[in-house]
Amino acid sequence: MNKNLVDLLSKTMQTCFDKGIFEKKDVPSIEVEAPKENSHGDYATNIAMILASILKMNPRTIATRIIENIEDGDNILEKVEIAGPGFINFFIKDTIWATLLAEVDEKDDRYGESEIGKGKRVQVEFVSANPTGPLHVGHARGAVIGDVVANILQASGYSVSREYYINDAGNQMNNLGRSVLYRYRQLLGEEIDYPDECYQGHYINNLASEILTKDGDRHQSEVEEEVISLFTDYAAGSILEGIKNDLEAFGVVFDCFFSERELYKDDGVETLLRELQEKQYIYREGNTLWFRTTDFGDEKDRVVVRDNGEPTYFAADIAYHKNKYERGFDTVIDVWGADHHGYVPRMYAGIQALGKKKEALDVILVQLVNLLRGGKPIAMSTRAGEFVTLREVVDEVGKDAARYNFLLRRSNSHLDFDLELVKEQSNENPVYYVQYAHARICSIMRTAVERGHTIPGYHDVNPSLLSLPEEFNIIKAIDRFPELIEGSAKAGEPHRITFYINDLASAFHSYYNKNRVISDDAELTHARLFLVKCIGIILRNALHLLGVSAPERM
RNA sequence: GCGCCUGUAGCUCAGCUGGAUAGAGCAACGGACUUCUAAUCCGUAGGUCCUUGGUUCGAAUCCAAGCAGGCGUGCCA
Repeated sequence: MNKNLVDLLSKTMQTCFDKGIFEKKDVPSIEVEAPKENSHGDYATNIAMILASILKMNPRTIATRIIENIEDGDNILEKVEIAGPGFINFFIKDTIWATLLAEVDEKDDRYGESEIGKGKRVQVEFVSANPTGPLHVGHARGAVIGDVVANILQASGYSVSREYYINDAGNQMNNLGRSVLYRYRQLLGEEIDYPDECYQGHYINNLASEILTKDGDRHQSEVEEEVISLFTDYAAGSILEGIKNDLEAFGVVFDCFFSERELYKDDGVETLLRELQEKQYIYREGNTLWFRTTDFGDEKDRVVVRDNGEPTYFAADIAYHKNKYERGFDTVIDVWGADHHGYVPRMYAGIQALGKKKEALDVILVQLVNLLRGGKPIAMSTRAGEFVTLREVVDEVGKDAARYNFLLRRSNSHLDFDLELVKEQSNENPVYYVQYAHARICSIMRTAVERGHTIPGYHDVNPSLLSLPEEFNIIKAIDRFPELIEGSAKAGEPHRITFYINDLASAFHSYYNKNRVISDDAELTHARLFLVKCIGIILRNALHLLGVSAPERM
């Protein structure tokens, strides 16, 4: 409906220009929104006030001219009013509302999808945790946000690829292998002073004993420098396997795992450095190579090759992003922990040096999670190996509750995640509120069928029987769903969906308590069954986008 | 020191990119189950949108300064 009105208004503006009522000027994009106040109509636009300064006319005069020239061909408008400083308020005919549901019925599980992406290729890179230990809760929020952003983009007509970048080339990997090796030797009875900088978690011991079972004691006598890579490879592979399993249990599946090592194997970093040098973004100080990121607004230049000749992580990361674009992605989205925010300007510098526009990269920063139990913070230390793993959380609270609760806030804001609350199956837990609405709708459908009704489609009902104000409001909300998904896709903000379905579920619960869906009046029953069915479709589609199940019974 | 983020009801947070009288959940109080699922609903109460200026028809939203909290500020990843 919103779009219809925008179209109507742009045609009207055209008419006004053609007739010479307004001097021809560039018109800013017309926006129509639903006012909070019912007396302000069903929809309103501020276009007259925007045009006031451009056309140098009184906004109320502009509004009057616009209204005079509206051609309501489809006959949807009850009345149009000018209010306040120059708002144009639209009142839609009551009979129009129910007709909007035809589209929901027709598109069914595809309702909410759009083509705004026009098939553009987008890559969403997220999680990308080092394979030096299992995923913990801190990774979980980024995992869900990345996954859902990808879902939303896919529904909006983008061609989406989900990618996990494996940092398996750095110093830390060597450290991992060493850690396992020392534990292995300890298991064989050697006295070893286990270094502080080695990984402390118990999973290291497990990996060590796995190797012991597999290979016996034959690595004990081998030279550390020679055998360490074997331990590294085994540990990284095994940990990565675990990470994949944990993610899958969390409902997150990647299209691609990209290894940093591959980048070096293909000389990706070398090639990149040459390119930057040719483009004169590099200067040398002794053995150190600096990238002049300040050319692109970074606050200081950054080292890409260290004094010892080794490229920095940053260099590899630019090469990695170059590789992404070479694989044909138009836009690349990076989901990072907010503690990496200082990294953002230099990454933008990196891609701009490659000749990409800033718009080709979008960084979504995810704030850290405050893990609580019963209101008390849970202390975590990755170094000391004391942390709550993603797997533990999913096992304890369930996939649905875990995911939903991570989507309850804007990514940018801090999130308290209280295991007791998230686990609780009560009104404190929003996920069940929404799921319950869906289950309830399914229950109504079952009862209706038991009583001999068939579940109606749009053409089986008399739309004019949906005439209550709360029914209009529900339809209005349903009608807004596709726009909501579009907005959510453009902004990369999945939380909008959780807020929306919470409102819709609330409207439904309220409606349910006030009105009977199934009654003696067969025609009315069918109309309401149809409305309720449409609500169910929205809830199901939305939950699906969030990767949360829509149960038929609870 | 510098940079980024945050500051909205007692608590946790929305606020659709500048719109009309700022919203929701929780907590508090009072009500509704012989009816299609009470994991629900209805009602009451709750505000210096951190402060001060600026931009304009109009600011929680934009700009500047300040205050408070978080994070960052490696030739670590």
